[in-house]
Amino acid sequence: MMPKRPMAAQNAGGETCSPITCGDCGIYGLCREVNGTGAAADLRLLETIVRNRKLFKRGELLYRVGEPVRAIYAIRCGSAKSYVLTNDGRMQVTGFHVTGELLGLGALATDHYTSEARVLETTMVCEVPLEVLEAYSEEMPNVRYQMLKILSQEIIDNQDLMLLLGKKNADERLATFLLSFSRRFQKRSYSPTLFNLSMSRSDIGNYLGMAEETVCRVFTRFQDDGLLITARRQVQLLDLDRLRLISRG
Amino acid sequence: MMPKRPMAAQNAGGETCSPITCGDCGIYGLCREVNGTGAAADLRLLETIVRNRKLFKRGELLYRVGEPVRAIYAIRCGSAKSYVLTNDGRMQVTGFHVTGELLGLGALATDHYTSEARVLETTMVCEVPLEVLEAYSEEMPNVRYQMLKILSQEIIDNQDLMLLLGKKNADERLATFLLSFSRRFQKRSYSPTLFNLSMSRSDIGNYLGMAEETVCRVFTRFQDDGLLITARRQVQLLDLDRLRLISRG
DNA sequence: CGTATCCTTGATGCCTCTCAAGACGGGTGG
DNA sequence: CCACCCGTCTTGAGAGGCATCAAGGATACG
Repeated sequence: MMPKRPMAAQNAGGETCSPITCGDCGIYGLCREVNGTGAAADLRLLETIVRNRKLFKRGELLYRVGEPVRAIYAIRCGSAKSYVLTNDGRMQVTGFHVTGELLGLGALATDHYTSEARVLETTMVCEVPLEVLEAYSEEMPNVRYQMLKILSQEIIDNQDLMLLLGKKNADERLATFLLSFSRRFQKRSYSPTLFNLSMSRSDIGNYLGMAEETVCRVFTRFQDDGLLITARRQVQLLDLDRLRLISRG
Repeated sequence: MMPKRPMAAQNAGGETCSPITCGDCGIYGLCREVNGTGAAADLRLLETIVRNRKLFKRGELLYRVGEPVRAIYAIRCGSAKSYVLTNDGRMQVTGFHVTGELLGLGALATDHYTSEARVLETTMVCEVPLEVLEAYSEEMPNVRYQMLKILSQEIIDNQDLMLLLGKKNADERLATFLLSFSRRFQKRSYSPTLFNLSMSRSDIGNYLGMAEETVCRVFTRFQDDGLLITARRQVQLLDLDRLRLISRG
C-alpha cells in the first residue's frame, strides 16, 4: 500500500546511549545562567550532578504517585513520559521528555508526587536531590529565578495541551504533536524533519486524547497527502508549512 | 417539566460585593505564613495590597495575551475566568477563580502573558505589582516558598483538567466540575451544597470541553436523577456521594 | 415593556471509539 | 540461519456519544 523505503536513522531517539556522546542537559542550562555569579558554587553543583547519574531501563519508573518528592531529574540521554491517574486507573499522559529536558519540577513544593514518570527506552538521567537544589537556590538568586522560569514554562506547556484536548480535532492534534517534537529536536541541534519517536502509538493517542487506532489512521492519511513519510516510529516531515496550517496554533 | 421552586440565595457568587463583608484573600494567606519572620515587612505588604484595590465590572479584562506581566491578582470578592486562545481565535477556558483565590502567577517568570483573565461579575481585586512581590520574596524565604507552592498547585490543577479533558465523558466532567466548586466554597466557609455559579453554561462547556447544549442536558438529567436541583445559575447539590461516584476522581 | 442574552430542548449527522482481525518486526531459542 | 512468538502497528466495519443546527422560552436590563 505505501512505499516503505528504509530511512537512514540520523539522529535523536537515543538508540545509542553513551554518556560521552550525550548532549547537554537542562541542569547545565540552569547552571550556565548562573556563571559569573558564583563560579565555585556552580562547579560544586555540576559535580553533584555528575555523581548522581543513573541508568534506567525501558519501562522503569523515575517516581510514582504518593512517593515523597526527593529530587528533580534531567534527561542526559533517552526519553520519558509523565502521566496522571484517575481513581479507577485510567491514565492521562501529560508530557514526553527528551534528551536535555527536565522533569519532576512541577511537584517541587508538594510533599508527595501527584504524577508518575516512566522512561520509554534505556535512559540516562541526572538526579538532583532537593536539598542540593534548595541549598543552591538559597545562595544564588539566579537559580531561584531559573526555577520559577521552568515552572512557568511547564504551566504554559500544560495550557497548550489543554487547548489541544479541549478544542482541537484529530488532525490538528497530531500535527501539533509532530511540530512540537520538530521544534524541540531543532532546539537541541537535531534534524527538525527526520527523527524517531520513542513512544508507542498507544502513548501518543493517550497523550492526545484519542484512540491508538485514530492515531494510525491520521498518520496514514497525512502520508497519503504527502505531509510526511512514516515507518513505525521513524518519521520524516515533508511539509512543515502545511502541518503548521493544519495544527492551527 | 421540572419543578422550579425558588431557592434562597444563601452565599457565594458575589452578587453583593462590599469591601467590608469580603472574606480574606490568597495574599493574606501568603502573608500569614510569613508572620514571625518579619512583622514590619509583613505590614508593609498588607498596606500595598490595600492601596492597590481595584474594582472591575463584568466582562472587563484583568490582563490580556501579549501584555507585559506587571502584577498578580487576588480576588477579594467576585470571580474571574482565565483562558488561552488558538491562532484562529478559538478559546479554551483554563480555570475559574472565586473569592480568596490568586491568579496571574503562572506567567510569573515570562515576559508577557500567554493567557487572559476576565472577570465574570463585578469584582474587587488586589493588584500586587511584581516589583513588590520580588522585593519581599528577596527578603523573606517563606514568601518564596509560598510562591513555589502556589505554582505547584496550579500545575496540579492543570493536570486534573487534562485528565478530565482527555479521559472523562460528559457526566464525569460535570460531576467533577460541581464537586470542585463544592470543595472550594466549603474551604471558604460557604455552603458546599448550595451556591450559585457566576459563569454561563457556555463558559462551563468551554472549560469542560463540551458544547453548551450538552452541559444543559447533563444538568437536566442530573436533576431528573435526584442528584441536584438547578435553576439557572443557582445550584443545590443533593447527593454528594453519588456525584463523587460519577466523577470518578 | 421591549430587547438582548442566556437557557433549554429536539432532530439530525458525523467524528471518533470500539471491536475485530491481520500484518509486520524484533527478539529468542533451537 | 530459520522458525516461532509476542508486542506493536495497521486497517476495516459498525456503533454511539456528542456536536451542530434550529427554535422556543425564561430572565435581566435599560
